[in-house]
Amino acid sequence: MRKVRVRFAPSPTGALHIGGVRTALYNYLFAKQNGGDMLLRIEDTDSTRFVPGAEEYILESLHWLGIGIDEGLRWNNGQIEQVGEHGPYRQSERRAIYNQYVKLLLDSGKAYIAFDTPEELEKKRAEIANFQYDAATRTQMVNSLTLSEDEVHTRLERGDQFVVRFKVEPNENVTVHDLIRGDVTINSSILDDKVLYKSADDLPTYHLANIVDDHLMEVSHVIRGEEWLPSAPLHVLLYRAFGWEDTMPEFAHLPLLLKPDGNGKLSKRDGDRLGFPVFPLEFHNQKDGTVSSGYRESGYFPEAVINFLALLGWHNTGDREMYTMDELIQQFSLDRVSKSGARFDYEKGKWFNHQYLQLRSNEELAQLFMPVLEAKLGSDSSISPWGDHSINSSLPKIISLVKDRANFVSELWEQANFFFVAPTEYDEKSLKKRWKEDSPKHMTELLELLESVDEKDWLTPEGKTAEEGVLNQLVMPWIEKKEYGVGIVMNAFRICLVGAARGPHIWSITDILGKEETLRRVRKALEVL
RNA sequence: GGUGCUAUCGUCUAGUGGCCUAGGACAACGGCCUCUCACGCCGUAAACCCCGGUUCGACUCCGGGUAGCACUACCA
Repeated sequence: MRKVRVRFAPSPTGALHIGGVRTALYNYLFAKQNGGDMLLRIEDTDSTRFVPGAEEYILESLHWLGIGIDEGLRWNNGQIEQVGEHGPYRQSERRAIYNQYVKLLLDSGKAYIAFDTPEELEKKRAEIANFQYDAATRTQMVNSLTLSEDEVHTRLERGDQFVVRFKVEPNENVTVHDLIRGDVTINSSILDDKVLYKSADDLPTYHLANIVDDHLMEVSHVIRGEEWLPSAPLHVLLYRAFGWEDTMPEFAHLPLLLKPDGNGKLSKRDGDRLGFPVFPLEFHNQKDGTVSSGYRESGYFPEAVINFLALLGWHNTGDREMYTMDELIQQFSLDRVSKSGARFDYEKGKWFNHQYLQLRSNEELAQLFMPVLEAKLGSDSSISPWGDHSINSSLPKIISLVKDRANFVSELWEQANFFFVAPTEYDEKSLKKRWKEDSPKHMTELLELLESVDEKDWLTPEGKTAEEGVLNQLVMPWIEKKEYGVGIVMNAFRICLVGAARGPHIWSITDILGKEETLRRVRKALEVL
């Protein structure tokens, strides 16, 4: 059994699509589970589609997600580093290698040179329905099969542009064994004579580069998207043409990620249209100037993205849904990958983030929340606007009160803003429902009552519940005695402190605000309302 | 059009011939908890694409339809 070596081989044509992330993840899980290597190779054989910054973006994304690279290109402290013995790992830097193998195919008659220009081919396709450059048509085209040797030489000498095409022998059944789908057989006649090399940029196409690199890099398993399944037989033919069939990698073609609604595969436009990111990180496209949102900037935890993506196309036996990366590495298996495409369900993604947010400690969330707070309150947000105690010390407490209602760190602000900023206006719906005719009277009396509480008795004592605190012990009997109704009084009180009918338990709020600020807010409400 | 792949609740899926009156999760809806909003808990609604065949017995196996998806470039 040879060593497991898999590769993720993205094209630097833009941001790394979330489907690509999943492909990378499955490769990584498979490699790690089998004690193998995960390689990263950049497939930049289309010079016209190259987008500056895309390579850095891809590597940084994988790093953020915790998808480690053993060999090839990887992110290291903001720098790209190259590791491994099989480099270079950028296809544009491997020209000499490909040229050598193109020549091999040419010399053995398994490929030929074609001079047809793109324009001529386009014309041909327009004229003849379903035109395909293959065994049936290549004899009518301009290539080294139809031209004399001298003519070919002349053309090459004078620098005519050409391509090298793979000579596909017709009417042969080719079977690809797929680890997910089983045997897939096609007839070679439906294949066209694929372009393997283009002289215009002295670069191979995907098909040739992919086979040569996977062979040279000793890749044992090719795990890639389903869109490659139709060309897999061609790849098998190429391995045969090179005489590499005995070390040919095993194939596994992953189901596609589909649009949340409608038909077709998930695209960047769906994210824009439906309001969710389709890229791991925010991407500033230097080529067209567009900016695309990312999961990281939207407040996702990498482990949530990983867990969510892992389950989009793979599912263990049983009902479990929460997995750490290490657990995924242990549990993952290709034969439990679904065969059918998975619709992308953004709501489920949010749920995963909610789960992981609950798992984080209050202290850690406080750290993560600080930048949000500073953005809202200004840089001196380490001092609370109303008092003498620092936000830093009460922040974990505040977070513990509101985190179960947040999906993202950024949502903590919506849930907890009233702790930091006294209400200046009061929610109309809440007022209508909860601010009664008698409320001003109730609040005036409550104010008196609370003023009588000694500052040192204000806070709920350590280890006691809010119900056992001095405030509750004082207020509840008072309400009962006056027969005002707990709901009536408490909701009005809540509106004074929060500005709306929402938020955590009222005595938790008074604990954080302290006596002075609590009373100030009640007085303010009495003035305004 | 051609070729290939696929097909269980709205969505992700469990299910590998009897454990299925089809299980879980997201979303939806209802209830409980409760000073509010959430969370949580409990519950409701919701699916085996169709037609044949094999079998004592099919969601599961086979065939044929149908539908969806992918590919069909000097893009990957």
